[in-house]
Amino acid sequence: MAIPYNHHEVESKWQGIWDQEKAFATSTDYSKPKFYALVEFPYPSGQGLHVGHPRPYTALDIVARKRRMQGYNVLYPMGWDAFGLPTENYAIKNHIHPRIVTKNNVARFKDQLHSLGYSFDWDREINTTDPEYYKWTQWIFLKLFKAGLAYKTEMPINWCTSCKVGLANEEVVNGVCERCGSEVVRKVKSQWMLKITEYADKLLEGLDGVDYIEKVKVSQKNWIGKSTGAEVDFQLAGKEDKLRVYTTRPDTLFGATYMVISPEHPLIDKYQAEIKNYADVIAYREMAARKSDFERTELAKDKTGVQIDGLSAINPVNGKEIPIWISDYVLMSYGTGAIMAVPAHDERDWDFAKKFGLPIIEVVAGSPVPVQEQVFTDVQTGILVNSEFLNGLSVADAKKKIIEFLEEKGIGTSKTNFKLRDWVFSRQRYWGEPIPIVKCEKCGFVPLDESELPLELPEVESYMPTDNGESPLAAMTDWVNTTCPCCGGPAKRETDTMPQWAGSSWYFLRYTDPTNKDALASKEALKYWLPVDWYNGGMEHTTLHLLYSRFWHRFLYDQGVVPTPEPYQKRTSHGMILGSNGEKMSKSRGNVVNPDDIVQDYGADTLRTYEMFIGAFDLSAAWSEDGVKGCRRFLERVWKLQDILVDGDAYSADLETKMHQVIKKVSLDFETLKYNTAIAAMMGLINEFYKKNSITKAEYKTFLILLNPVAPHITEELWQAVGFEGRVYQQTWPNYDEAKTVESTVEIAVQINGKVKTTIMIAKDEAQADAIAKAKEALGDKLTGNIVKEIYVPGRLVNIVAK
RNA sequence: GCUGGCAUGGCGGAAUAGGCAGACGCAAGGGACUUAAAAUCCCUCGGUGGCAACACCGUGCCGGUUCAAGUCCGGCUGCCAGCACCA
Repeated sequence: MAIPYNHHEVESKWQGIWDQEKAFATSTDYSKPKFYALVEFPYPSGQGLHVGHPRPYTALDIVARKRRMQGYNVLYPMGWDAFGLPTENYAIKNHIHPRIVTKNNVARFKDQLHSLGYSFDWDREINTTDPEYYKWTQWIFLKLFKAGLAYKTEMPINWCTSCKVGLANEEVVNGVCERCGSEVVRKVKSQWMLKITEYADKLLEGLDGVDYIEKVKVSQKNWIGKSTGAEVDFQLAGKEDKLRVYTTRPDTLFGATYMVISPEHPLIDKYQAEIKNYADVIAYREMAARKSDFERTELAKDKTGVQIDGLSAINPVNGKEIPIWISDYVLMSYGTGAIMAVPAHDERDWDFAKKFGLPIIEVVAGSPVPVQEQVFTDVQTGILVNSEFLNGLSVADAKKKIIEFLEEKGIGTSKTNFKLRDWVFSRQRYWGEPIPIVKCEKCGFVPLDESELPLELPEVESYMPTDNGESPLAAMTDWVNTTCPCCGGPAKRETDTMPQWAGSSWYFLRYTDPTNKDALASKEALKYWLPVDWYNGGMEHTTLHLLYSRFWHRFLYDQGVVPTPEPYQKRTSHGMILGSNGEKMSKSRGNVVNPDDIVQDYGADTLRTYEMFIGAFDLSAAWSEDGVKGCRRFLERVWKLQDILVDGDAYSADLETKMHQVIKKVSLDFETLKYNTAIAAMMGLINEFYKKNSITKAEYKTFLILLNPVAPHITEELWQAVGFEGRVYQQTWPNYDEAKTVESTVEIAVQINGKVKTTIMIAKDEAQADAIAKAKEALGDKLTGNIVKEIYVPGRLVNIVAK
């Protein structure tokens, strides 16, 4: 009898051996086929590892381990995305330097990850807060600046009242701060911006060539929000100026019965003298400005507005004079900040027209309900009416024709717009990468010379952000006052720092060559390793990190720094692990599970197996301690296989088919995120061994190799315990023979009129006539009536249709 | 509202390409072992009826295609995620 399974001993023993043997070191032999597996590096928070972390890490660890056994040179790295607000807030509260906090948290995280037996190459560990790392983050920023893609501008930003920091649009969720949930208000500040909008088209097109799960592609497309339409100029009645609008429905131009400009539109100030109800208009503008984002989005349904008395516009195609309104349903930040309203064929315009009694003119026919009663927005079936030269055309044809017309007359032009906004890149915080720019009275914004990098964070007395919106660095006059790299005169350093997304926008490049002093990575390393073959991460990063890093990568490609236009060939996403009550784990709900406890009580192999068996990888799953026990039970049964081991260099005859089937299933399922069914197949196989009460050495070897990526410690121990040579991680992944995955004799269903009546055993390739004859014989006197049809699907069934 | 996805036992979930629905695991019930419990092992486990052989029903709802539908088509309902006054 085997000694009892002691996971403490087994796991610490093998973790030590792997470290000592450098079992998972990445080779720098670039002649071998490569595989780059990547998981999102964690933010080392004070709470330590969450049970959610091991789900993606184990999934790609499985793929990485399997690929190594298949002969690939695998890069599976890990590092720390360590700049960020929680660390800084903790530092403020406890008066400890963020560097110390980070160091402690990283040490804890690393211990925890180590205890889970991941095959990360720890020699390539990186940390975004290491000056040798952020030197290159700053270097990329300088490249962006020199390329005209980084600029500083006064603009209203999203200001979190609690964090006292500006946020990117992507960080504002339902009008509140993504991180702390506090109210977000608009505040005008001078901010560094990155022109991600210049890359909107490239980021959109790039999606065509990569293998991302559909929902990620869809989310990115929505976020980029490309729309095509036209800009059209409306002459202001009796004035010099024209009012330019953007529309996606230029075909409905004849139906424009009024116009709307956004409350911030400059036209209002310009014509202050002519606007008879100027006071009312200004009052409306101020009311709109006071609305928070929350009010503007959540309470959006009810339309409000004021007609501008004294200004009107001329519809350029029919010469009709139409009124101009001001309303906050038109945004200054999109298009031209002004629209032509076609209430018959736009839902918002329809609501507005109904509320204020404005005329509704049908220009696209085909609505089952009169447009006075219901808006008609269908662009597939509608036919143009009341539109002179467009009458009778489809919407698509009318769009083409009207744009030709507008361009010919010089009153309009086709135009593409994006929802994507430029990226607010400034944070008024200490614990981030300093922006390597100085401001000189004479020369303006001047980049530091590359030789000055890294520009290190100075030591400060206080990390407290200030209420006036200045970074804590602003108080460091010694550091702030410097000389201009350009003219040598007095200059001031930029005191804002970069957002957390900076360091994570290029970290996968650094892993390929993590200690390079001369470049962010060598050309050879980048050429060999890129693109990342498989990147897994959370859905919450789809419009943040994933989009930002694609932007930076594409920029670096255009600069000739990296060899591929896209960073990631394949992107998958894991579901969340919820508490046992099906709710998100949180301290306040009291449903948090600590992975350390599971490793202590059941072992890392059990935790890994459980998290892979819990359900479909991309769906959220509720934690179940009973489920953990079930997986532990499975590993106990694996452990006891050594008691029924018998000699035999081949698979036993009655299990040969099963063995080949399971090798095939596990091999395929590991590649397609179906870890739960791969494990189920191995459970099924082990049940077969126990039914027979024996397992041959050949079967044992194959089984341990198949299970090894999931449960690496126990399989190594069992391999060694029975005296096999070498290590499991050094073995070759087993092959299966397709021909041997099918039994020569199979049980097939025998149906009458599609209902199963009995089953028979026949050869897998039995001839049709013989199969049907055998089926009829098995049915005997159950078969009554006239046979209308006989269907035989080899290996599946016989169906007799009788009346 | 728009976009994408999902809906299967008491529970988590299987089911290639239209071909025996419920693999695998959990929970539950029964039994063996034990002074006893735990652990372990064996059996049962979608519903209804039946001593049983077996019959009928059953994959959110309504309809369709087919010899055959969880799977395909049309129409709903509910849930999840993302976006949301983007003209």
